Amino acid sequence: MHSSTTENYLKHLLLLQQRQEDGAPVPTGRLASSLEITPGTATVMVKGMAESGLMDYESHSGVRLTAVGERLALDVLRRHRLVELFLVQVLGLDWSEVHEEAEVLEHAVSEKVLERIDILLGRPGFDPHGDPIPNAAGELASRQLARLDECEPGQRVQVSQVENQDPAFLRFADAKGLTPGALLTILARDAMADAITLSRDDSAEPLVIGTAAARKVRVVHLESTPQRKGRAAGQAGRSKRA
Amino acid sequence: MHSSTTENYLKHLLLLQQRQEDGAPVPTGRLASSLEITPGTATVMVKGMAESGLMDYESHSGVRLTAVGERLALDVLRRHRLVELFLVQVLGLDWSEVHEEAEVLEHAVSEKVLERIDILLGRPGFDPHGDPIPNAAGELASRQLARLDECEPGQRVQVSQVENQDPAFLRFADAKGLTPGALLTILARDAMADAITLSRDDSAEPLVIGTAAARKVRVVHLESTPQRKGRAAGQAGRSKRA
DNA sequence: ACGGAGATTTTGATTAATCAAAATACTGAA
DNA sequence: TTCAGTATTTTGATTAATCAAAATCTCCGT
Repeated sequence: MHSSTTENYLKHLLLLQQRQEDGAPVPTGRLASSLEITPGTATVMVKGMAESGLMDYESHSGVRLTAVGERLALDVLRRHRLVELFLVQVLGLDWSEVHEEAEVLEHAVSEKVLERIDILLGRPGFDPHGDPIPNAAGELASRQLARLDECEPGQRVQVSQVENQDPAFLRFADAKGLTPGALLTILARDAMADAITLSRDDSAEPLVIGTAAARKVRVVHLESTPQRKGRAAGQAGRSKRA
Repeated sequence: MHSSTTENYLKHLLLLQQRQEDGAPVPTGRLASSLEITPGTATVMVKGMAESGLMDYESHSGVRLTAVGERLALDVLRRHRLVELFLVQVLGLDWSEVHEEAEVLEHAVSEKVLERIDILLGRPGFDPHGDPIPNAAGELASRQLARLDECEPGQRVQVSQVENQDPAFLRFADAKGLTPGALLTILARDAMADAITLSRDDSAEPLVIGTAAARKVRVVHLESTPQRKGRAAGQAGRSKRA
């Protein structure tokens, strides 16, 4: 029905819209660079998809998903994120490599297969990076997340999301224990050094990371009493490969 | 590297070659109808793939895989059949529906993911329909199989393969218990009625099926002593959906 | 209000895969 | 051997997706 090309346009536009937060239309140029194609191509394709009712497009102003387009985009996103979690949980791939795999598989898994995966995983709410997985109706859970680089010394937080598909960064985060579910205490923040110091509940070693890296880590605030507890509700666990 | 189109050409040609048995080249028209495309398209594509060293092509005579092409075709076949088995064993899909799914997924699963699936399934030798799965080196197990329609009354056989991707037929076979692993005794063969009568070890009901249907079922002969035993060695079991 | 700078759109070409239909080549029967 | 019938190949067109580069628009700063 829809080519993987159009699915990619829909998915990228959805992600860009979510990032923007304000309901402003996305310039075709942004979409083009997100898809790594030339601006002219994006314009042409967008006009076609607007014709088909998937997007609203206003020349020189930008593009926005219609209700229909957004629904389809959420389907693609659901496929992508469920597949990512499946690859980690069931096939034991490393979370740093599943994004690439899912980029391809998201266009190949049928509704039927996806439903089986969804059941097998227990209808999870979040993918291995902590991104919310749209349910079959296209709804996604939303959470109040803070950026790790903005946390104050003394605060206790739990890692909820790591925003970055770069495998090298994900391997780094994994090595440092900065994966969804990890419990941290902020020890210090040094604006001059552009760094933040924190300790992991399950490690004696304090950890120092730069602000730029910390910015990619999203957390939820906990009551400051350090107490051992299970994973946050709804949080899809990250199981390290066997 | 290779488009799913070229992968399909390779796979279909391999299957046609295997069916032919003699090493004769496959006419482009046969390939075309197997791929459900027009003959002209097949000719054009085949010439291109011959250019790339994947096939040997002689005008008006036919086409044959080169060693390189055959290796690639075996890879595709391996992906297809491993995925089929995975869908049945792990995700619990019905064997009548996995062929269609695998037609798409075979072009999307990476070597890495495939290796995980292979390990998870225990490096199986046969797919849910009893077709052999090439191993990572491209080798496939071969067996001496007889056609059920040619078995003699009194013989005891075990179903090894059901040759037909038609979902309706597969559902029929499943309903009648004619799935790989099933143990049967041939009761009678009636040329006039064009039918064969047999009994399943695990069922009291004798079963009568037409020759055309029986032809699609491949079996191995057993010592005629009816004895309870496990699945044949190397035979991938068919687990019904939960 | 004007003029650039930078973004956006348009245009013309390209590639892969396909079809339809015309042209051509085999093959077997008389 | 010849020719008719069938299979194959060739040719010209089409569609989806893309790029490069030329044309055009917008908007900001003076």
